[in-house]
Amino acid sequence: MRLSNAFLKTMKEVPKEAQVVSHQLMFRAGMIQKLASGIYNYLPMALRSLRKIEAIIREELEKKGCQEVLMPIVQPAELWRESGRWDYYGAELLRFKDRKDSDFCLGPTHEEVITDMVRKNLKSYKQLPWNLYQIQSKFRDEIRPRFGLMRGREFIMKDAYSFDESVEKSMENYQLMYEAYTDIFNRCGLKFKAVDAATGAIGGDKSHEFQVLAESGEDGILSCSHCDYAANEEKAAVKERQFKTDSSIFTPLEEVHTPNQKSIEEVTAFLGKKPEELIKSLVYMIDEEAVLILVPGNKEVNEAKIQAFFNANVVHLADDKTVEEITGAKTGFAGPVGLKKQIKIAADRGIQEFPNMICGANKTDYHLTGVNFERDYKVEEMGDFIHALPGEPCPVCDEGKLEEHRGIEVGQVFYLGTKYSESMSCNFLDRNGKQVPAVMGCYGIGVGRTLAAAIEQNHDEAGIVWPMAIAPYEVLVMPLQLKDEDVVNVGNTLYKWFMDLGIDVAIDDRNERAGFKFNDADLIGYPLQIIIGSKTLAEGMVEVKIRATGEKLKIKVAEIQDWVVNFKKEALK
RNA sequence: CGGGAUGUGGCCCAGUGGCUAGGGCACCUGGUUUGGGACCAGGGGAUCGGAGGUUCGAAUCCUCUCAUCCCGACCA
Repeated sequence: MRLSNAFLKTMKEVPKEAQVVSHQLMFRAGMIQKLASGIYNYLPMALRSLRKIEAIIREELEKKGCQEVLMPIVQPAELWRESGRWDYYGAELLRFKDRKDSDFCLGPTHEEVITDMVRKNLKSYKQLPWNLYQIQSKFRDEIRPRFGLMRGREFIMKDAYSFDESVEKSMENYQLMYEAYTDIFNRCGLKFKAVDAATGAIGGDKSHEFQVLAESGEDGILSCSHCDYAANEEKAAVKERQFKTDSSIFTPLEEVHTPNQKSIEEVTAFLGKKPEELIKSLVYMIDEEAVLILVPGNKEVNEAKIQAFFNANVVHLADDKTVEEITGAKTGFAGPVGLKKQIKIAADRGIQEFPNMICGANKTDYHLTGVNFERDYKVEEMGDFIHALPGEPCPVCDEGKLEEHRGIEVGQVFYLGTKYSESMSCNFLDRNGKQVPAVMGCYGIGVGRTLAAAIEQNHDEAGIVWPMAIAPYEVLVMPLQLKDEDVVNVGNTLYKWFMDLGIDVAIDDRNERAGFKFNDADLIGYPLQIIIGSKTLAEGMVEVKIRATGEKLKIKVAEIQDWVVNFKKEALK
């Protein structure tokens, strides 16, 4: 590509709406342009990098036996009604009608379509395993798109879906994809961590996220300082402990007047107690069922854990009216003792730590003191319902503590089980001639987000520092003095040589001053700059600048091809 | 959806009731320059987000609306 004719405009200043470095640099380097909030045009430089990431993905997935398909973005509502998600996917699913008034949506993900596609073709276990993938645009009407390609509404995603005859076989597929993802992100030159993850609206019960470590990451990750445990903050487990109960120190249950003292802070201040001596009691709607959730007063409820524990589709706090109906008191005075309407009670294990706790009395303006587990109330479910925090002991080993990192989620693998195959009757005949649902997994990679994450991780003050594998161009040939015929000729010759060698090469043949070209080259981040100047050329040499290190070398013109080919080979190892 | 903020050439910004709306970057022409974002001269490009209102007069004041960004809630 000749820069003199490139569809490319670089910029010194950034629009103020670009807040993170990857967005700023992609904008300045002329890679993307915003069309609407969270919706971007990909210009040639960006597309070249995206295509390289896609090529790596295709290679690694084909190695694992995956097969590429392409499904439509526009999807009929009836499939979503069949899976049940039409009703609870929420506003993120962009819905619309066609001219015949039929409901459609833009695909935010493709479990429904793929399951439908597969069930029309799947008859026998002999056909399995299948792992089908596509690379395609998704649309999710995010409440708050942000950070350029990091969280767009329309974005390019690789999604894959596996179909197996058994849970064991599905786990094998899961493992293959885990390996493929590791290879893919390594090849893209990223530093990342695979962490335990929650499954959210996709469903299923086993999942790992691939998190690129970066300060600007939206996700919190907790990892052990000692062992290799790592999990998304919302999934990270709290270590199980043994609690001893000494009923001899139990004090009697007492009602105390706490007028207008609703929050944990208010009640602890009013009674002169510590937050951990309170039981935080919250009424949650878990799908259609109201459940009282108890956690220690100094901890935060973790809705993701509740959703997973109850295998629920939707979890949210009950509204004030429901709370009043159940407790018989205004909100802020709920507790496990003496509920007006008996509902299921589920408690975090941590509430057993202290005796003589305080909780709402289910009576407006009153709390109870001397509340003791088992003696005064029982719970149906006991589990881990709170957020783990940095500094807490590792849930797996006995040595380590949890440390916090920020991460950008570039990929996620899920074990789905039969959630979709059952609701959508994606069945086959097994070895015993019995009709059974396929066991599924699904696997996503945010392609654009991977690009953004690569920039977040690889840049300096001057601009992008591309890993060789995903650089839009590997080499930029820079003839500096366009009035010097030798310089121009050598520039054109090298440009042709590199193209013939299969190197991705561009030539800066613009009539600009040297400084301008250098700054532009550093901004765009070509891994290698081949600088051709009159003086060095007179010695039969050209200069090579290695973007990653800033190193400059003089190399004989006759040796430059071998040198570059070799450098590229080393960089891609 | 709650809180905060912003909309003035492609980008960054100035202009808070009064002449034809300014500057920098970018763009075009000519000249000088030419190894780390050059300089001089000339030039093109804006219905000041939109609609309505107040006023002799509105980018500026008022009302509504649209869009965008940040924090939160939410979300692969």
